[in-house]
Amino acid sequence: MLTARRESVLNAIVEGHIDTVTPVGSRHIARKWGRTLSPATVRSEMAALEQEGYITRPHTSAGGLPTDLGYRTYVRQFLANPTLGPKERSRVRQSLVHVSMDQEGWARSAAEALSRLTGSLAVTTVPKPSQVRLKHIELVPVQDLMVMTLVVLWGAKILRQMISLERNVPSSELTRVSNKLNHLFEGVAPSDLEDPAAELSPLEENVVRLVKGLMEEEEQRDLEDPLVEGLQQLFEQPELAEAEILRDMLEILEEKDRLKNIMEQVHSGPGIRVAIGGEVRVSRMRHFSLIVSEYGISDQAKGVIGVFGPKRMAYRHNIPAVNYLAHLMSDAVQESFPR
Amino acid sequence: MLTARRESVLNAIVEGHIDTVTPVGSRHIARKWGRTLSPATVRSEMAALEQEGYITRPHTSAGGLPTDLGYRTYVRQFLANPTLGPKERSRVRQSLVHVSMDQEGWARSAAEALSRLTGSLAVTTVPKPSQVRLKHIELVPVQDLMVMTLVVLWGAKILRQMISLERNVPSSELTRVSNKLNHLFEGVAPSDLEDPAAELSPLEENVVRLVKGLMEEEEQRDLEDPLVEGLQQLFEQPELAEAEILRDMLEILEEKDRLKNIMEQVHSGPGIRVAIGGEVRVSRMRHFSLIVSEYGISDQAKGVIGVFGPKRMAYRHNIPAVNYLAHLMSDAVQESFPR
DNA sequence: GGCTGGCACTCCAAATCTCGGGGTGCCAAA
DNA sequence: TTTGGCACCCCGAGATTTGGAGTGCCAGCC
Repeated sequence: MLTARRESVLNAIVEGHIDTVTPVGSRHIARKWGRTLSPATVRSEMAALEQEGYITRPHTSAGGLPTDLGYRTYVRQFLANPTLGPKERSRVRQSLVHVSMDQEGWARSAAEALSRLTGSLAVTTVPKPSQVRLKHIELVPVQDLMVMTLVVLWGAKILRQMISLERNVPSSELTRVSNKLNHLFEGVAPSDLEDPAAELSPLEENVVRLVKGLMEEEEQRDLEDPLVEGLQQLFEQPELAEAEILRDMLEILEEKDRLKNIMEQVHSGPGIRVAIGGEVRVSRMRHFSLIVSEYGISDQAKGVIGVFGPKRMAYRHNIPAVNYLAHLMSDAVQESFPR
Repeated sequence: MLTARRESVLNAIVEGHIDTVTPVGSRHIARKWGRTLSPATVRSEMAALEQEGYITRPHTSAGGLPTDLGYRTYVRQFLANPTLGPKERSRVRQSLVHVSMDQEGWARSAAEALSRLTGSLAVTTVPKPSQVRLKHIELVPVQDLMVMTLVVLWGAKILRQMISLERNVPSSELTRVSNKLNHLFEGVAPSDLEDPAAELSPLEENVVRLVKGLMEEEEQRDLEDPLVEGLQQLFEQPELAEAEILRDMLEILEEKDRLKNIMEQVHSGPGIRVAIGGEVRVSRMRHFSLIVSEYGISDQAKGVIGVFGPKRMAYRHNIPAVNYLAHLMSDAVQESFPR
């Protein structure tokens, strides 16, 4: 049973470990509290905490280290009301100058700000509209028999793909085709992309099929690919002296799909989420934590922003930071999407 | 003076070091040659090599390690006639299936092949046409007062930028504008992008100025941003157990600009180039080497492909590999650019 | 009953020491 | 010019020591 005092001991252990990296012993805790409790008492509480699975010890007669469960209960208290201090808020707002940027530049600058603010690695995805709708098709001749199909979707997302033709098609014909298709299909979802009423030439059919394929693919994807900012910062972390751990980290970050996969597992709906070490079923995450929050407007467009770092990260500070930036991003999405 | 025998000793030292990682001693060399020379003799040659700066010793009474100069003279012999074995050639050709890929997919698959072939990290840039010419402009309304300008250049490179308008412009007007501009300026270089004869509306002027800016920026750049493939492979290398060195590597690779900068320093013209450790004035490269070759057709389009790894890499094998892939890429460029 | 001081005991991490092997340099002889 | 021989160097891997931080438990005190 987690009494109030026992929980303070747990808090002290987690925070102690966060700033000393080493296991933390009963005496440290007692001293921090200025003699209100003796080490021996703390020790018995620690024994209980170990018993109940909140901490482990690297070996008999060593201080305590938080387990994933320990971190989890520690973190819980910050999830309730994550507000960032006012000076930090204004610092962030200042560094976020998105003059005439596209969404990517935007997401990137938010990630930069978050990374600076937390001294850790930040990760974002560009907001992705929940509806995949056609804005515009353009066929650009690139060389004989090769045409680039450009597809612009709602939200300014661009898809492209080469087509090779069997016969030479004059460029005037291509503009005619794209005009026609734009006219027919503007604003349409991929499922409505074939209109049996419309009479289509073989070339036109071809293009429509391609566009449909691309759009369906886009529809599958839940998030855009994540942008990563501030890798440097993590190198300072002492846990990464362990080559093993460093490698795990790089393997997570290198393969965008892996990272995205993890983010998708963690995020699942609005609000701020934390995944601590082994809580997510990916062995390489064992030593790391991820704080993420969805941002945007549901049914309109959403993305994700977060912080990635060693389990031993400054949750107390990082959770509000992520939360604040998620809100800023939501505001920005609000402004930029037609209501 | 580098006599023939002394050079063989140097070769043996370099290769010995490449596959044992440790300093190599006189006895090893003598044994490898099956008693044609005694260790003592080899030792005197080694003394000379050290004297002349081809090798160093980590401490008195230790084997020899090649210096940058040592590697350089070792490498020289492979630059003359770098041909890859026939089975490897066919293996590469098989793994290079670029069915209907765009240039990026292409460059990526070449990098993958190279990475697999060399068991090392491969880096490429997408071919960049030497002339920046306008292929097509498209204005896509994204929301009220926001328009995305899409610019397609020769070689299917796409640039884009948001414009914000002062007044609401109907989409028919936007198509009219883009049609007009395409008509006026198709195939034009950025310097010819203002035609005083043409009467342009303020909006049109605005767009032209933007496009010109983008194209000029594009013109400045010598290479496209490098793609990196096979980071994993490098982790096997024993030198990266050193946290220090690993970090240098990551800092080079993380910042695309840094890597690009190094590649630009090294490549400088057609043919295959090798930069060994400190030869390039970037301190983080101290422990690494880079083999690069330009590919493509000069005055038409060119890119760069190469291998990055620890100084202690298999030059004998990697140089021909890079060379072969550069040739394949050149062929591909040849085919794909209209003559 | 909960808290505390004290004591014996454990374990790790850093410092020191030892020792064997691989290596050199030099010399005298072939 | 090459070679065998010899004395010597130096690193790296264990083995050993030692000090400190920490625990568990117990008996006494509030």
